[in-house]
Amino acid sequence: MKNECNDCVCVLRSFVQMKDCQLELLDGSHTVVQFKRGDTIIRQGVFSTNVIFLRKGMAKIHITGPAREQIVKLVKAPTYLGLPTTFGDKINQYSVTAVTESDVCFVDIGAFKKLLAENNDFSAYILMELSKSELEAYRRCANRTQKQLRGNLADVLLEFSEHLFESDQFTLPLSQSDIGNWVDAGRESINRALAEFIQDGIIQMQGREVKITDKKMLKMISQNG
Amino acid sequence: MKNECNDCVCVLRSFVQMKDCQLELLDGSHTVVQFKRGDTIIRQGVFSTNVIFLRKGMAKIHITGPAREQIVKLVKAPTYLGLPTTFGDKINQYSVTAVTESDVCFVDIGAFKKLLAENNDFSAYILMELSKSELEAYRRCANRTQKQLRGNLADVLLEFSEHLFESDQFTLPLSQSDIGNWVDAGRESINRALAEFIQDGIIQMQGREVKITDKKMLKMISQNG
DNA sequence: TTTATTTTGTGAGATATGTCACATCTTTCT
DNA sequence: AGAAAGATGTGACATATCTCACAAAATAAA
Repeated sequence: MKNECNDCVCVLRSFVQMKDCQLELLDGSHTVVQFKRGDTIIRQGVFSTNVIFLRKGMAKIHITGPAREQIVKLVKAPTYLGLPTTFGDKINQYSVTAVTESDVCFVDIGAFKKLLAENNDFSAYILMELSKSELEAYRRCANRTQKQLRGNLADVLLEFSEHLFESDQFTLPLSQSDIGNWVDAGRESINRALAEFIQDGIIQMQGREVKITDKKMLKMISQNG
Repeated sequence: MKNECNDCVCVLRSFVQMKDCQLELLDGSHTVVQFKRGDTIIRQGVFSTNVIFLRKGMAKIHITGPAREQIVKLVKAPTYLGLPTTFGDKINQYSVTAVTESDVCFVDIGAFKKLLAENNDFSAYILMELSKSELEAYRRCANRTQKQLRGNLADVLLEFSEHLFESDQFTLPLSQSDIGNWVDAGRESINRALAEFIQDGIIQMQGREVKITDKKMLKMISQNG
């Protein structure tokens, strides 16, 4: 019988050598579930008993702020979801929602912790992941708060193009009001700014299909706008 | 000869049992340095070779943003400084500056990593610390960006009073323009808002000496303002 | 002590963005 | 298919905050 975890991105991604018994442990304590666009993968405020790995798809991480829902970041597979919740707090401190069809692997937290304790390379890897995302969070926040609308919107478009879809042409997986919740702006302002970008020949849009036609300018705006 | 690390807060704080040999390893690879108010403890962009622990005092963590220096948070001893840099990146991704006289312990990164590998409880503790601060970063950012000036300023005052100094009376360790860099506001706006708080009988001030006289109202403003 | 430098206090005007209002257009559900 | 819900476009106006400008205090340096 073949061990499913053997070739799984969750495991491969860490570049860590796993013993057979460790792989078996994983294999015996995980479940894979499919989510549709808009489905909640992790719900803020709910007790968490699993480590969660996004195997396929894209998801938004969002948190309930004092006035409205705040999108913290968008992530794409393969990646862990809710890693900090696993160690920092039993209760989920944020929500994760699928923005495309996604495959998600739920790993029992006990098995995961056992693995961490046994395999030092693996725990070093997790340590590094956590560290990186904390540093990223600091940087992201500083950027968001210091730039104004056009700059932030440019960042979002570049994020889609360079990291998430790795293409100059893509379909926006978020509504304009979601983008607003991401960059701290009203839905109307996003709409107007997008219209400006189109007017200025920086992007083309039909529906949610976006094509970046002047990336240089977009990067300029990201820096100075 | 007494082992200095034996009673050190760095070690005690983790509530983790250390073996004698581990304590000796630590003892042989650390240096304690005093910093004065305003001194740079960690400088962004510089190569990092130490894990750093704040033993006494208070420090601000700040990062160079696109337009200006952004204060991420204030921390007080005992706490680690630059933990995410240690694992996530060799280059410091942010600066840390003492805001009061501080004692800082520099631990060799190699020794620290060895300790992590040997002592699972310790590495679990560090994992938890990292997780907590990431979650905190998300929350902080959502709060900052969604509240307006008065709400954010109220938060800052409450942070001083409830977490940093644990008293309703304290001396501001930051200038008004620093506070501005913390909550994303201009120095003048901070000044005006403080004047309002005084006018409204919420706080009293003489120089940088602050006394909170109406904490209830301050919390109200923090929530709704 | 005297001289710089940094902080604080305050006014007036400019502006980016929020808010409300309403008309499409799309997608989803029954 | 038809109805209901949600997403987008666009105008007019309000407003919180920034920016510039300049003076007084306080702190640090010489």
